[in-house]
Amino acid sequence: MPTDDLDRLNAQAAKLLTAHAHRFTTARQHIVAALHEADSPLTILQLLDAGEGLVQSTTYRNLVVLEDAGVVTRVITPDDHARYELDEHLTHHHHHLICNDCGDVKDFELSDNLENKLDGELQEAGRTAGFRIERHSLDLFGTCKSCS
Amino acid sequence: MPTDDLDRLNAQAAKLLTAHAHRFTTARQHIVAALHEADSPLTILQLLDAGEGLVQSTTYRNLVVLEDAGVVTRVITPDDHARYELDEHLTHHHHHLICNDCGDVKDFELSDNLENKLDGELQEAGRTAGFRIERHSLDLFGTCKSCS
DNA sequence: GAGGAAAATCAGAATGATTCTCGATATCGT
DNA sequence: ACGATATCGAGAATCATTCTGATTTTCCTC
Repeated sequence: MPTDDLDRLNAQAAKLLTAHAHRFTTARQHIVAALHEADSPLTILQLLDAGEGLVQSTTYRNLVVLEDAGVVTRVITPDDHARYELDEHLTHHHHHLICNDCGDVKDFELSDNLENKLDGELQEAGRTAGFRIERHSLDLFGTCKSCS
Repeated sequence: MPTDDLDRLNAQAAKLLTAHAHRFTTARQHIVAALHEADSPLTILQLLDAGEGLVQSTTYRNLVVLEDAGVVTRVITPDDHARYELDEHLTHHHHHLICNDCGDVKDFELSDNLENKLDGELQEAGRTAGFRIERHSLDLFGTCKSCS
């Protein structure tokens, strides 16, 4: 996680927020920085701990703004704590490994070849069902090393 | 959704519950019947409406029991209403199309060929990350016909 | 670089899906 | 039929998330 990356992220985030008539305040910068340092999606609590001077109510609101602007993405997991990560447009397409026991989330990627095949069939499935597809999510559930 | 199916489901559900030291009460039968009739995952509210004489607090508790026994599965969606469907062991492996607007969920399947290739890579990804994989979920997000 | 308008912040209150409590009821094995 | 245990129902409690209202910061214009 080199600093260059954070600079690039900040520039992209600022651009996205501006395009949506929002400001890239220091609180929002701290959120982006914390998500960047973490190598996996964070719960609100983890984010509040990791980020500098983050206040709960403001952070909830800022995450809504950041998600709306396309800077962050809410990751859906079975436990009832929302998790957030930087949007794939700012990082790269990936999937999640979710531990059934501790709830922890790790990233992984498919081979380009399989990912392409998958995309083709998914578009087809969407067409058949009358859906306009925006994205897909592929998650693995199991038990992580430390929980087994 | 022929009646034969429901008979088979009831037999399987009874077996699973018994194996877990639970009873297949009429309330639980009504839940299974309602989920069987619906062709997609139901929210608690939809389930209470669809099922015969279902009480909220009892239904929540019964869904936990049924999930523990492997009769039903909780479907994870972005909106904050839990959804449930019959477990894949009692039906068949499938995936979900989720509407970003109305939250509705539809089922679809991949070709066996692709599903097998996918399984292979996913096992591999789990091994690499030190996860023991139990299942995967593949969901499509987009806009359904009635919302576009 | 001062003034004003709009956006953002903070602390605490409100919301709402889900879970828990507890007394009453139904079910199983003997 | 009897006792032990599972289940039920109604309402209270929990807790992540959202909202509120007053205050502060930021940006734009002159």
